Amino acid sequence: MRASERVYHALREEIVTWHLPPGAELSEVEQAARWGVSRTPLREALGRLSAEGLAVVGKGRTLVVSALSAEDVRHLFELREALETQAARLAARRGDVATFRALAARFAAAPDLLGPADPERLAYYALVAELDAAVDDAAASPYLRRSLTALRAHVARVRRLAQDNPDRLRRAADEHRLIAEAVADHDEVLAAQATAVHLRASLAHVLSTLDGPPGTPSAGPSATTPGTRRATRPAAPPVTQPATPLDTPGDRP
Amino acid sequence: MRASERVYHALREEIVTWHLPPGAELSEVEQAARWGVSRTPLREALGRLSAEGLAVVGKGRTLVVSALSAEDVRHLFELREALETQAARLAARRGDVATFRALAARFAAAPDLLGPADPERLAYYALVAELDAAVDDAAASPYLRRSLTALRAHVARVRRLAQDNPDRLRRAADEHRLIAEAVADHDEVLAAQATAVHLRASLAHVLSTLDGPPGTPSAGPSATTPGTRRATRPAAPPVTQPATPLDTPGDRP
DNA sequence: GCGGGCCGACTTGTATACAAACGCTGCCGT
DNA sequence: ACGGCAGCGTTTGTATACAAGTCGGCCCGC
Repeated sequence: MRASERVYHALREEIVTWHLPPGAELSEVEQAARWGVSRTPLREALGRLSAEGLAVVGKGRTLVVSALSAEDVRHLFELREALETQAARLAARRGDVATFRALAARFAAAPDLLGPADPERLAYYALVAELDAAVDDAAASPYLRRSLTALRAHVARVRRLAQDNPDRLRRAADEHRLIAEAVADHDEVLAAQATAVHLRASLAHVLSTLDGPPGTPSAGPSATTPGTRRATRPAAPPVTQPATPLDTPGDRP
Repeated sequence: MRASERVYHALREEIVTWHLPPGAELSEVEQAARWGVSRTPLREALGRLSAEGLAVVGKGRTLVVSALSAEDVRHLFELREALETQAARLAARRGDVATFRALAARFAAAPDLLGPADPERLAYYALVAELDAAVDDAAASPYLRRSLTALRAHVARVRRLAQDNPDRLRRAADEHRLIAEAVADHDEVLAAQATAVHLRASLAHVLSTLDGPPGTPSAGPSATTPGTRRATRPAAPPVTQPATPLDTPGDRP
Protein backbone atom coordinates (compact mmCIF):
# COMPACT_ATOMS: atom_id res chain seq x y z
CA MET A 1 0.00 0.00 0.00
CA ARG A 2 1.14 3.53 -0.60
CA ALA A 3 2.82 5.22 2.32
CA SER A 4 0.57 8.27 2.15
CA GLU A 5 -2.54 6.13 2.32
CA ARG A 6 -1.21 3.99 5.12
CA VAL A 7 -0.37 7.05 7.19
CA TYR A 8 -3.70 8.64 6.38
CA HIS A 9 -5.67 5.67 7.64
CA ALA A 10 -3.45 5.36 10.70
CA LEU A 11 -3.80 9.01 11.65
CA ARG A 12 -7.51 8.95 10.97
CA GLU A 13 -7.89 5.96 13.23
CA GLU A 14 -5.91 7.66 15.98
CA ILE A 15 -8.06 10.74 15.75
CA VAL A 16 -11.31 8.79 15.75
CA THR A 17 -10.25 6.75 18.76
CA TRP A 18 -9.16 9.83 20.67
CA HIS A 19 -5.57 8.65 20.85
CA LEU A 20 -4.97 11.96 19.18
CA PRO A 21 -7.40 14.19 21.07
CA PRO A 22 -8.72 17.53 19.84
CA GLY A 23 -6.03 20.16 19.90
CA ALA A 24 -3.19 17.70 19.37
CA GLU A 25 -0.59 19.21 17.10
CA LEU A 26 0.08 17.43 13.82
CA SER A 27 3.62 18.56 13.16
CA GLU A 28 4.85 17.38 9.79
CA VAL A 29 8.37 16.45 10.82
CA GLU A 30 7.28 14.84 14.06
CA GLN A 31 4.58 12.71 12.46
CA ALA A 32 6.78 11.86 9.51
CA ALA A 33 9.41 10.53 11.88
CA ARG A 34 6.79 8.74 13.95
CA TRP A 35 5.46 6.79 10.99
CA GLY A 36 8.79 6.34 9.27
CA VAL A 37 7.90 8.17 6.10
CA SER A 38 9.00 11.36 4.43
CA ARG A 39 7.20 14.65 4.73
CA THR A 40 5.78 14.38 1.21
CA PRO A 41 3.38 11.47 1.72
CA LEU A 42 2.65 12.73 5.21
CA ARG A 43 1.55 16.07 3.83
CA GLU A 44 -0.82 14.26 1.53
CA ALA A 45 -2.30 12.41 4.49
CA LEU A 46 -2.70 15.66 6.42
CA GLY A 47 -4.32 17.23 3.40
CA ARG A 48 -6.94 14.53 3.30
CA LEU A 49 -7.58 14.84 7.02
CA SER A 50 -7.92 18.56 6.61
CA ALA A 51 -10.32 18.17 3.70
CA GLU A 52 -12.40 15.85 5.87
CA GLY A 53 -12.49 18.37 8.70
CA LEU A 54 -10.67 16.11 11.12
CA ALA A 55 -7.74 18.53 11.20
CA VAL A 56 -7.82 22.30 11.10
CA VAL A 57 -5.19 25.02 11.07
CA GLY A 58 -4.29 26.10 14.56
CA LYS A 59 -2.86 29.39 15.59
CA GLY A 60 0.20 29.58 13.37
CA ARG A 61 0.30 27.43 10.29
CA THR A 62 0.29 24.44 12.58
CA LEU A 63 -2.33 21.81 11.90
CA VAL A 64 -4.18 20.47 14.92
CA VAL A 65 -6.86 17.85 15.47
CA SER A 66 -10.21 19.59 15.20
CA ALA A 67 -12.23 20.37 18.32
CA LEU A 68 -15.49 18.63 19.14
CA SER A 69 -17.58 20.74 21.47
CA ALA A 70 -21.21 20.11 22.31
CA GLU A 71 -22.05 22.77 19.76
CA ASP A 72 -19.99 20.93 17.16
CA VAL A 73 -21.93 17.77 17.91
CA ARG A 74 -25.20 19.60 17.37
CA HIS A 75 -23.97 20.96 14.05
CA LEU A 76 -22.64 17.56 13.06
CA PHE A 77 -26.04 16.01 13.65
CA GLU A 78 -27.67 18.66 11.51
CA LEU A 79 -25.62 17.38 8.60
CA ARG A 80 -26.11 13.80 9.66
CA GLU A 81 -29.86 14.18 9.66
CA ALA A 82 -29.80 15.60 6.16
CA LEU A 83 -27.65 12.81 4.76
CA GLU A 84 -28.94 9.78 6.62
CA THR A 85 -32.62 10.52 6.19
CA GLN A 86 -32.04 10.87 2.47
CA ALA A 87 -30.04 7.65 2.40
CA ALA A 88 -32.83 5.85 4.24
CA ARG A 89 -35.41 7.28 1.86
CA LEU A 90 -33.48 6.11 -1.20
CA ALA A 91 -32.77 2.75 0.37
CA ALA A 92 -36.47 2.28 0.98
CA ARG A 93 -37.08 3.13 -2.65
CA ARG A 94 -34.48 0.78 -4.10
CA GLY A 95 -33.48 -1.68 -1.41
CA ASP A 96 -33.84 -5.41 -1.33
CA VAL A 97 -36.59 -6.62 0.99
CA ALA A 98 -34.89 -9.77 2.25
CA THR A 99 -31.69 -7.96 3.17
CA PHE A 100 -33.38 -5.47 5.41
CA ARG A 101 -35.88 -7.95 6.81
CA ALA A 102 -32.90 -10.00 7.96
CA LEU A 103 -31.22 -6.97 9.45
CA ALA A 104 -34.40 -6.05 11.28
CA ALA A 105 -34.53 -9.53 12.78
CA ARG A 106 -30.94 -9.26 13.94
CA PHE A 107 -31.66 -5.92 15.58
CA ALA A 108 -34.67 -7.46 17.28
CA ALA A 109 -32.26 -9.96 18.78
CA ALA A 110 -29.68 -7.29 19.55
CA PRO A 111 -30.26 -7.30 23.34
CA ASP A 112 -28.52 -10.67 23.29
CA LEU A 113 -25.37 -8.84 22.15
CA LEU A 114 -25.45 -6.48 25.11
CA GLY A 115 -24.61 -8.99 27.80
CA PRO A 116 -21.72 -8.65 30.25
CA ALA A 117 -19.30 -10.15 27.76
CA ASP A 118 -17.99 -7.87 25.00
CA PRO A 119 -17.76 -4.70 27.10
CA GLU A 120 -16.75 -2.70 24.06
CA ARG A 121 -19.98 -3.72 22.31
CA LEU A 122 -18.02 -4.66 19.23
CA ALA A 123 -20.66 -7.10 18.00
CA TYR A 124 -23.39 -4.52 18.37
CA TYR A 125 -21.50 -1.77 16.60
CA ALA A 126 -20.52 -4.19 13.85
CA LEU A 127 -24.21 -4.82 13.30
CA VAL A 128 -24.87 -1.09 13.12
CA ALA A 129 -22.06 -0.80 10.59
CA GLU A 130 -23.70 -3.55 8.56
CA LEU A 131 -26.97 -1.65 8.48
CA ASP A 132 -25.16 1.52 7.46
CA ALA A 133 -23.39 -0.32 4.67
CA ALA A 134 -26.62 -1.95 3.52
CA VAL A 135 -28.36 1.43 3.43
CA ASP A 136 -25.47 2.94 1.51
CA ASP A 137 -25.54 0.12 -1.01
CA ALA A 138 -29.30 0.20 -1.38
CA ALA A 139 -29.37 3.97 -1.77
CA ALA A 140 -26.97 3.53 -4.70
CA SER A 141 -26.16 7.21 -4.77
CA PRO A 142 -22.45 7.80 -5.22
CA TYR A 143 -22.37 11.45 -4.25
CA LEU A 144 -24.42 10.80 -1.15
CA ARG A 145 -22.24 7.85 -0.26
CA ARG A 146 -19.13 9.95 -0.51
CA SER A 147 -20.51 12.54 1.90
CA LEU A 148 -21.69 9.86 4.27
CA THR A 149 -18.28 8.22 4.31
CA ALA A 150 -16.65 11.46 5.31
CA LEU A 151 -19.31 12.04 7.92
CA ARG A 152 -18.87 8.65 9.55
CA ALA A 153 -15.43 9.49 10.90
CA HIS A 154 -16.88 12.39 12.86
CA VAL A 155 -19.77 10.24 14.05
CA ALA A 156 -17.38 7.56 15.25
CA ARG A 157 -15.45 10.18 17.15
CA VAL A 158 -18.62 11.30 18.88
CA ARG A 159 -19.40 7.70 19.79
CA ARG A 160 -16.19 7.52 21.76
CA LEU A 161 -16.96 10.85 23.36
CA ALA A 162 -20.33 9.79 24.72
CA GLN A 163 -20.96 7.09 27.26
CA ASP A 164 -23.16 4.31 25.93
CA ASN A 165 -25.09 2.51 28.60
CA PRO A 166 -26.92 -0.76 27.85
CA ASP A 167 -30.29 0.87 28.29
CA ARG A 168 -29.61 3.40 25.57
CA LEU A 169 -28.18 0.74 23.31
CA ARG A 170 -31.31 -1.37 23.66
CA ARG A 171 -33.45 1.60 22.67
CA ALA A 172 -31.09 2.38 19.79
CA ALA A 173 -31.30 -1.20 18.58
CA ASP A 174 -35.06 -0.90 18.43
CA GLU A 175 -34.80 2.38 16.55
CA HIS A 176 -32.52 0.67 14.08
CA ARG A 177 -34.95 -2.20 13.78
CA LEU A 178 -37.71 0.24 12.87
CA ILE A 179 -35.52 1.77 10.19
CA ALA A 180 -34.71 -1.62 8.71
CA GLU A 181 -38.38 -2.60 8.75
CA ALA A 182 -39.41 0.60 7.03
CA VAL A 183 -36.78 0.10 4.35
CA ALA A 184 -37.87 -3.49 3.87
CA ASP A 185 -41.46 -2.27 3.50
CA HIS A 186 -40.34 0.22 0.84
CA ASP A 187 -41.89 2.92 3.00
CA GLU A 188 -39.77 5.94 2.12
CA VAL A 189 -41.47 8.37 4.44
CA LEU A 190 -41.34 6.09 7.43
CA ALA A 191 -37.73 5.14 6.76
CA ALA A 192 -36.71 8.77 6.71
CA GLN A 193 -38.73 9.60 9.78
CA ALA A 194 -37.52 6.59 11.72
CA THR A 195 -33.98 7.66 10.91
CA ALA A 196 -34.73 11.17 12.11
CA VAL A 197 -36.21 9.79 15.31
CA HIS A 198 -33.13 7.72 15.94
CA LEU A 199 -30.80 10.62 15.29
CA ARG A 200 -32.71 12.94 17.60
CA ALA A 201 -32.68 10.34 20.35
CA SER A 202 -29.01 9.70 19.77
CA LEU A 203 -28.18 13.38 19.88
CA ALA A 204 -30.17 13.87 23.05
CA HIS A 205 -28.32 11.00 24.66
CA VAL A 206 -24.91 12.29 23.64
CA LEU A 207 -25.68 15.78 24.86
CA SER A 208 -27.02 14.45 28.15
CA THR A 209 -23.66 12.81 28.83
CA LEU A 210 -21.92 16.08 28.06
CA ASP A 211 -24.03 18.81 29.61
CA GLY A 212 -24.63 17.08 32.94
CA PRO A 213 -21.13 16.38 34.25
CA PRO A 214 -22.08 15.49 37.87
CA GLY A 215 -24.51 12.70 37.05
CA THR A 216 -27.99 13.38 35.76
CA PRO A 217 -30.62 10.73 36.59
CA SER A 218 -32.10 8.78 33.65
CA ALA A 219 -30.94 5.15 33.93
CA GLY A 220 -28.14 3.25 35.58
CA PRO A 221 -25.78 0.59 34.21
CA SER A 222 -28.28 -2.23 33.77
CA ALA A 223 -31.26 -1.71 36.06
CA THR A 224 -32.98 1.54 36.99
CA THR A 225 -30.25 2.26 39.50
CA PRO A 226 -29.22 5.93 39.23
CA GLY A 227 -25.56 4.94 39.05
CA THR A 228 -22.68 7.18 38.17
CA ARG A 229 -21.74 7.92 34.56
CA ARG A 230 -18.42 8.25 32.80
CA ALA A 231 -16.58 5.12 33.90
CA THR A 232 -13.86 3.86 31.61
CA ARG A 233 -13.05 6.79 29.34
CA PRO A 234 -10.27 9.29 30.10
CA ALA A 235 -12.91 11.89 30.98
CA ALA A 236 -13.24 14.97 28.80
CA PRO A 237 -15.03 17.67 30.78
CA PRO A 238 -14.02 20.71 28.70
CA VAL A 239 -13.86 18.40 25.64
CA THR A 240 -11.07 20.47 24.15
CA GLN A 241 -7.95 19.92 26.16
CA PRO A 242 -4.55 20.89 24.72
CA ALA A 243 -3.73 17.20 24.47
CA THR A 244 -0.52 15.27 24.72
CA PRO A 245 0.65 13.87 21.38
CA LEU A 246 1.44 10.35 22.69
CA ASP A 247 4.64 8.49 21.87
CA THR A 248 5.63 6.62 18.77
CA PRO A 249 3.83 3.43 17.69
CA GLY A 250 5.64 0.20 16.92
CA ASP A 251 7.95 1.49 14.22
CA ARG A 252 11.65 0.95 14.07
CA PRO A 253 13.92 3.86 15.09
CA MET B 1 -1.09 33.27 -2.19
CA ARG B 2 0.33 29.78 -2.02
CA ALA B 3 1.10 28.17 -5.34
CA SER B 4 -0.86 25.02 -4.53
CA GLU B 5 -3.97 27.03 -3.68
CA ARG B 6 -3.66 29.19 -6.75
CA VAL B 7 -3.37 26.15 -9.00
CA TYR B 8 -6.21 24.43 -7.18
CA HIS B 9 -8.59 27.31 -7.77
CA ALA B 10 -7.44 27.67 -11.36
CA LEU B 11 -7.92 24.01 -12.18
CA ARG B 12 -11.23 23.90 -10.37
CA GLU B 13 -12.43 26.84 -12.39
CA GLU B 14 -11.32 25.22 -15.61
CA ILE B 15 -13.15 22.04 -14.74
CA VAL B 16 -16.33 23.86 -13.72
CA THR B 17 -16.36 25.92 -16.90
CA TRP B 18 -15.77 22.84 -19.06
CA HIS B 19 -12.48 24.19 -20.34
CA LEU B 20 -11.24 20.93 -18.96
CA PRO B 21 -14.04 18.59 -20.02
CA PRO B 22 -14.76 15.19 -18.45
CA GLY B 23 -12.12 12.68 -19.34
CA ALA B 24 -9.35 15.26 -19.73
CA GLU B 25 -6.11 13.87 -18.36
CA LEU B 26 -4.54 15.73 -15.48
CA SER B 27 -0.92 14.74 -15.96
CA GLU B 28 1.23 16.02 -13.14
CA VAL B 29 4.22 17.07 -15.23
CA GLU B 30 2.11 18.61 -17.95
CA GLN B 31 -0.06 20.64 -15.59
CA ALA B 32 2.92 21.61 -13.47
CA ALA B 33 4.62 23.03 -16.54
CA ARG B 34 1.42 24.70 -17.66
CA TRP B 35 0.99 26.63 -14.41
CA GLY B 36 4.67 27.23 -13.84
CA VAL B 37 4.88 25.40 -10.53
CA SER B 38 6.58 22.26 -9.32
CA ARG B 39 4.92 18.91 -9.05
CA THR B 40 4.65 19.14 -5.28
CA PRO B 41 2.08 21.94 -5.00
CA LEU B 42 0.36 20.63 -8.08
CA ARG B 43 -0.10 17.25 -6.45
CA GLU B 44 -1.72 18.97 -3.51
CA ALA B 45 -4.12 20.73 -5.85
CA LEU B 46 -4.96 17.47 -7.58
CA GLY B 47 -5.49 15.85 -4.22
CA ARG B 48 -8.06 18.45 -3.29
CA LEU B 49 -9.81 18.07 -6.61
CA SER B 50 -9.85 14.33 -6.14
CA ALA B 51 -11.25 14.66 -2.63
CA GLU B 52 -13.99 16.86 -4.03
CA GLY B 53 -14.84 14.31 -6.68
CA LEU B 54 -13.97 16.62 -9.56
CA ALA B 55 -11.12 14.34 -10.53
CA VAL B 56 -10.99 10.56 -10.41
CA VAL B 57 -8.35 7.98 -11.20
CA GLY B 58 -8.50 6.87 -14.79
CA LYS B 59 -7.26 3.62 -16.21
CA GLY B 60 -3.69 3.61 -14.92
CA ARG B 61 -2.88 5.80 -12.01
CA THR B 62 -3.64 8.75 -14.27
CA LEU B 63 -6.04 11.31 -12.87
CA VAL B 64 -8.79 12.51 -15.17
CA VAL B 65 -11.63 15.00 -14.88
CA SER B 66 -14.65 13.12 -13.58
CA ALA B 67 -17.48 12.23 -15.92
CA LEU B 68 -20.91 13.82 -15.69
CA SER B 69 -23.52 11.60 -17.26
CA ALA B 70 -27.25 12.04 -16.95
CA GLU B 71 -27.15 9.37 -14.27
CA ASP B 72 -24.48 11.33 -12.43
CA VAL B 73 -26.69 14.38 -12.53
CA ARG B 74 -29.54 12.42 -11.02
CA HIS B 75 -27.29 11.16 -8.24
CA LEU B 76 -25.88 14.61 -7.70
CA PHE B 77 -29.36 16.00 -7.20
CA GLU B 78 -30.12 13.30 -4.66
CA LEU B 79 -27.33 14.69 -2.52
CA ARG B 80 -28.28 18.22 -3.35
CA GLU B 81 -31.83 17.69 -2.21
CA ALA B 82 -30.62 16.32 1.10
CA LEU B 83 -28.26 19.20 1.78
CA GLU B 84 -30.20 22.14 0.43
CA THR B 85 -33.53 21.24 1.98
CA GLN B 86 -31.82 20.95 5.33
CA ALA B 87 -30.04 24.25 4.79
CA ALA B 88 -33.34 25.91 3.92
CA ARG B 89 -34.98 24.39 6.98
CA LEU B 90 -32.25 25.66 9.29
CA ALA B 91 -32.21 29.04 7.62
CA ALA B 92 -35.95 29.34 8.18
CA ARG B 93 -35.35 28.50 11.83
CA ARG B 94 -32.54 30.98 12.40
CA GLY B 95 -32.53 33.45 9.54
CA ASP B 96 -33.07 37.16 9.59
CA VAL B 97 -36.47 38.23 8.26
CA ALA B 98 -35.40 41.45 6.55
CA THR B 99 -32.55 39.78 4.68
CA PHE B 100 -34.74 37.18 3.05
CA ARG B 101 -37.65 39.52 2.50
CA ALA B 102 -35.28 41.72 0.51
CA LEU B 103 -33.99 38.74 -1.46
CA ALA B 104 -37.55 37.67 -2.22
CA ALA B 105 -38.30 41.12 -3.57
CA ARG B 106 -35.24 41.01 -5.79
CA PHE B 107 -36.28 37.62 -7.14
CA ALA B 108 -39.74 39.00 -7.81
CA ALA B 109 -38.03 41.60 -9.97
CA ALA B 110 -35.69 39.06 -11.53
CA PRO B 111 -37.44 39.00 -14.94
CA ASP B 112 -35.92 42.44 -15.42
CA LEU B 113 -32.50 40.79 -15.33
CA LEU B 114 -33.38 38.40 -18.12
CA GLY B 115 -33.55 40.92 -20.94
CA PRO B 116 -31.57 40.71 -24.17
CA ALA B 117 -28.55 42.31 -22.53
CA ASP B 118 -26.33 40.12 -20.35
CA PRO B 119 -26.63 36.96 -22.42
CA GLU B 120 -24.60 35.05 -19.86
CA ARG B 121 -27.19 35.90 -17.17
CA LEU B 122 -24.40 36.97 -14.85
CA ALA B 123 -26.65 39.29 -12.85
CA TYR B 124 -29.24 36.58 -12.37
CA TYR B 125 -26.76 33.93 -11.30
CA ALA B 126 -25.10 36.43 -8.98
CA LEU B 127 -28.45 36.89 -7.30
CA VAL B 128 -28.85 33.14 -6.94
CA ALA B 129 -25.39 32.99 -5.41
CA GLU B 130 -26.45 35.68 -2.96
CA LEU B 131 -29.42 33.63 -1.87
CA ASP B 132 -27.25 30.56 -1.49
CA ALA B 133 -24.79 32.50 0.63
CA ALA B 134 -27.57 33.99 2.73
CA VAL B 135 -29.05 30.55 3.35
CA ASP B 136 -25.63 29.18 4.26
CA ASP B 137 -25.05 32.02 6.70
CA ALA B 138 -28.50 31.77 8.22
CA ALA B 139 -28.27 28.00 8.58
CA ALA B 140 -25.12 28.56 10.63
CA SER B 141 -24.17 24.92 10.41
CA PRO B 142 -20.46 24.51 9.71
CA TYR B 143 -20.51 20.84 8.72
CA LEU B 144 -23.46 21.39 6.43
CA ARG B 145 -21.80 24.43 4.91
CA ARG B 146 -18.67 22.47 4.17
CA SER B 147 -20.61 19.81 2.29
CA LEU B 148 -22.59 22.42 0.41
CA THR B 149 -19.44 24.22 -0.67
CA ALA B 150 -18.04 21.03 -2.15
CA LEU B 151 -21.37 20.33 -3.81
CA ARG B 152 -21.61 23.72 -5.48
CA ALA B 153 -18.72 23.03 -7.83
CA HIS B 154 -20.56 20.05 -9.26
CA VAL B 155 -23.77 22.04 -9.49
CA ALA B 156 -22.00 24.82 -11.34
CA ARG B 157 -20.63 22.27 -13.76
CA VAL B 158 -24.14 21.00 -14.43
CA ARG B 159 -25.32 24.54 -15.03
CA ARG B 160 -22.90 24.85 -17.91
CA LEU B 161 -23.99 21.48 -19.21
CA ALA B 162 -27.65 22.37 -19.44
CA GLN B 163 -29.19 24.98 -21.65
CA ASP B 164 -30.96 27.69 -19.70
CA ASN B 165 -33.70 29.38 -21.63
CA PRO B 166 -35.36 32.59 -20.34
CA ASP B 167 -38.61 30.80 -19.70
CA ARG B 168 -37.01 28.30 -17.35
CA LEU B 169 -35.07 31.07 -15.61
CA ARG B 170 -38.25 33.03 -14.96
CA ARG B 171 -39.83 29.98 -13.37
CA ALA B 172 -36.67 29.32 -11.39
CA ALA B 173 -36.65 32.90 -10.14
CA ASP B 174 -40.16 32.45 -8.83
CA GLU B 175 -39.17 29.19 -7.15
CA HIS B 176 -36.31 31.02 -5.50
CA ARG B 177 -38.67 33.77 -4.45
CA LEU B 178 -40.90 31.22 -2.74
CA ILE B 179 -37.91 29.81 -0.88
CA ALA B 180 -36.84 33.25 0.30
CA GLU B 181 -40.40 34.07 1.41
CA ALA B 182 -40.70 30.84 3.35
CA VAL B 183 -37.38 31.47 5.08
CA ALA B 184 -38.44 35.02 5.90
CA ASP B 185 -41.66 33.64 7.37
CA HIS B 186 -39.67 31.20 9.53
CA ASP B 187 -41.69 28.44 7.92
CA GLU B 188 -39.28 25.52 8.09
CA VAL B 189 -41.49 23.01 6.39
CA LEU B 190 -42.40 25.26 3.52
CA ALA B 191 -38.81 26.39 3.06
CA ALA B 192 -37.64 22.79 2.75
CA GLN B 193 -40.49 21.84 0.46
CA ALA B 194 -40.09 24.90 -1.74
CA THR B 195 -36.43 24.00 -2.07
CA ALA B 196 -37.35 20.44 -3.00
CA VAL B 197 -39.82 21.75 -5.56
CA HIS B 198 -37.17 23.94 -7.11
CA LEU B 199 -34.63 21.14 -7.24
CA ARG B 200 -37.04 18.72 -8.86
CA ALA B 201 -37.99 21.30 -11.46
CA SER B 202 -34.36 22.13 -12.04
CA LEU B 203 -33.42 18.47 -12.44
CA ALA B 204 -36.28 17.86 -14.83
CA HIS B 205 -35.16 20.82 -16.92
CA VAL B 206 -31.55 19.67 -17.02
CA LEU B 207 -32.50 16.14 -17.97
CA SER B 208 -34.85 17.39 -20.66
CA THR B 209 -31.96 19.17 -22.35
CA LEU B 210 -29.92 15.96 -22.17
CA ASP B 211 -32.28 13.13 -22.98
CA GLY B 212 -34.06 14.79 -25.89
CA PRO B 213 -31.28 15.73 -28.31
CA PRO B 214 -33.46 16.45 -31.39
CA GLY B 215 -35.70 19.06 -29.79
CA THR B 216 -38.54 18.15 -27.46
CA PRO B 217 -41.47 20.59 -27.40
CA SER B 218 -42.04 22.50 -24.12
CA ALA B 219 -41.28 26.22 -24.68
CA GLY B 220 -39.27 28.29 -27.10
CA PRO B 221 -36.76 31.08 -26.53
CA SER B 222 -39.09 33.82 -25.31
CA ALA B 223 -42.63 33.17 -26.55
CA THR B 224 -44.37 29.83 -26.99
CA THR B 225 -42.50 29.28 -30.24
CA PRO B 226 -41.22 25.70 -30.40
CA GLY B 227 -37.75 26.90 -31.33
CA THR B 228 -34.61 24.82 -31.48
CA ARG B 229 -32.52 24.10 -28.42
CA ARG B 230 -28.80 23.96 -27.84
CA ALA B 231 -27.57 27.20 -29.37
CA THR B 232 -24.34 28.67 -28.03
CA ARG B 233 -22.67 25.84 -26.13
CA PRO B 234 -20.05 23.53 -27.70
CA ALA B 235 -22.64 20.75 -27.69
CA ALA B 236 -22.02 17.67 -25.58
CA PRO B 237 -24.18 14.85 -26.90
CA PRO B 238 -22.45 11.84 -25.30
CA VAL B 239 -21.49 14.09 -22.38
CA THR B 240 -18.27 12.16 -21.84
CA GLN B 241 -15.98 12.83 -24.74
CA PRO B 242 -12.29 11.97 -24.41
CA ALA B 243 -11.53 15.69 -24.38
CA THR B 244 -8.65 17.75 -25.63
CA PRO B 245 -6.54 19.21 -22.86
CA LEU B 246 -6.36 22.76 -24.31
CA ASP B 247 -3.18 24.80 -24.53
CA THR B 248 -1.38 26.73 -21.86
CA PRO B 249 -2.96 29.81 -20.25
CA GLY B 250 -1.28 33.19 -20.08
CA ASP B 251 1.88 32.19 -18.28
CA ARG B 252 5.37 33.14 -19.32
CA PRO B 253 7.45 30.46 -21.13
C1' DG C 1 -0.84 -17.13 -36.81
C1' DC C 2 -1.40 -16.35 -32.26
C1' DG C 3 -0.28 -16.06 -27.49
C1' DG C 4 2.84 -15.10 -23.83
C1' DG C 5 6.58 -12.94 -21.87
C1' DC C 6 10.17 -9.54 -21.88
C1' DC C 7 11.91 -4.89 -22.38
C1' DG C 8 11.62 0.07 -22.51
C1' DA C 9 9.66 4.48 -21.82
C1' DC C 10 6.72 7.13 -19.15
C1' DT C 11 3.99 7.80 -15.27
C1' DT C 12 3.38 8.44 -10.42
C1' DG C 13 5.23 7.80 -5.53
C1' DT C 14 8.84 9.08 -2.26
C1' DA C 15 12.79 11.31 -0.31
C1' DT C 16 15.62 15.17 0.46
C1' DA C 17 17.40 19.75 -0.04
C1' DC C 18 16.43 24.58 -0.10
C1' DA C 19 13.71 28.87 0.74
C1' DA C 20 10.54 31.73 2.93
C1' DA C 21 7.48 33.03 6.48
C1' DC C 22 5.88 33.17 11.06
C1' DG C 23 6.31 33.06 16.15
C1' DC C 24 9.09 33.64 20.03
C1' DT C 25 12.46 35.47 22.96
C1' DG C 26 15.37 38.60 24.58
C1' DC C 27 16.99 43.14 24.60
C1' DC C 28 16.68 47.95 24.45
C1' DG C 29 14.43 52.23 24.78
C1' DT C 30 11.14 55.16 26.82
C1' DA D 1 8.02 48.44 34.26
C1' DC D 2 6.09 48.00 29.95
C1' DG D 3 6.01 48.22 25.00
C1' DG D 4 8.14 47.64 20.72
C1' DC D 5 11.59 45.82 17.69
C1' DA D 6 15.03 42.86 15.99
C1' DG D 7 17.31 38.59 15.61
C1' DC D 8 16.88 33.76 15.71
C1' DG D 9 14.85 29.30 15.45
C1' DT D 10 11.41 26.39 14.02
C1' DT D 11 7.86 25.59 11.07
C1' DT D 12 5.73 25.03 6.61
C1' DG D 13 5.95 25.72 1.35
C1' DT D 14 8.42 24.57 -2.83
C1' DA D 15 11.65 22.49 -5.96
C1' DT D 16 14.28 18.75 -7.59
C1' DA D 17 16.32 14.27 -7.68
C1' DC D 18 15.57 9.42 -7.33
C1' DA D 19 12.88 5.01 -7.15
C1' DA D 20 9.32 1.99 -8.27
C1' DG D 21 5.53 0.39 -10.72
C1' DT D 22 2.80 -0.01 -14.90
C1' DC D 23 1.38 0.18 -19.75
C1' DG D 24 2.44 -0.58 -24.41
C1' DG D 25 4.80 -2.70 -27.95
C1' DC D 26 7.71 -6.01 -29.86
C1' DC D 27 9.86 -10.29 -30.34
C1' DC D 28 10.19 -15.06 -29.78
C1' DG D 29 8.32 -19.56 -29.25
C1' DC D 30 4.75 -22.80 -29.93
